[in-house]
Amino acid sequence: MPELAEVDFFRRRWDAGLGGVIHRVDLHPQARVFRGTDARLLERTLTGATLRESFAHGKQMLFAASGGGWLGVHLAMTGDLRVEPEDYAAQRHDHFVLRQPSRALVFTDPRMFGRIRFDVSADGPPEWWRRLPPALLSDAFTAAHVAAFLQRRARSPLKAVLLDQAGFPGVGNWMADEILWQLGWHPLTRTGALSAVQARALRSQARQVARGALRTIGVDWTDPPADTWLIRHRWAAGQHCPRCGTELRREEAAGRTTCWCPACQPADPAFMTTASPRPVGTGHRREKPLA
DNA sequence: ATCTCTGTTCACAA
DNA sequence: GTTGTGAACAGAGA
Repeated sequence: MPELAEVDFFRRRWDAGLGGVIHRVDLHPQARVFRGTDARLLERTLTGATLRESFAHGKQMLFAASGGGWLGVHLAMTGDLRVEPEDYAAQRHDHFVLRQPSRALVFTDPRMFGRIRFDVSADGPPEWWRRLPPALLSDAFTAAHVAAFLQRRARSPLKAVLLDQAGFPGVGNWMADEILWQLGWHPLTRTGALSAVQARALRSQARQVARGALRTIGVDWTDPPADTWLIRHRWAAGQHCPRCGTELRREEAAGRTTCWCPACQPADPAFMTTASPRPVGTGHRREKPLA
């Protein structure tokens, strides 16, 4: 479900539990969402601890607890954080519940693509958190940093590069489409074709989309303005560009469903990658295995 | 029954 | 080393 702004919205939900003691932790250590994590240590350490602080960085979240516990949460595609009453009974896809005297903090993820991490450290956030690349709205997300990343991915299409969490942490499928639509650039433009000026424009537009999303979705889940943003129009086939009225295209690019306006984002053959978009929803059927 | 999906990671090919 | 592809993960909803 979530990208940068949605992640921040979910983080704020759990902020209801900051300053509160955790008197019980409900989890199944074998659940896939705990892969690579010592769930027993998590359970032991957080029971009786107080939730102190929360952080979001791109699609990653980190919750700090008393006693040196650092709880990492990644929601992937279908993860969700909720707050429920203290007597809430966990449902089928609730994999992790932090019980406090007056509420239950619930992690839900039907497909279990998401992941819970846990570290104990008195010296600040765990290594994996400190190694995260510069956040879009941080001072470290400089033009030079972006230029270097774009150079490294010069042969890839812009869509793929925007989805790369090592360069644009927090940007997901809809944000990538939004950034490209607002710039008027085709998703399959070769990244190496950008001029220095265009590279700065890309950085600036990515930051603007992040800021706008955080102001709306990140605060109360409302959509950004539908007449100047693509997001409201990109989900289904047959929608029209809010800028020019042309029917939007929806095809697979860089392995993901991609929506763009063929009029506002024309393909310039001189600057395209060789990859060609594939139609979505027209029955690409897998070969049936030989019985 | 069939296909889609706001994500990531791996193996493999070029 | 980089890039593209497809599969895998696993379920709900159209």
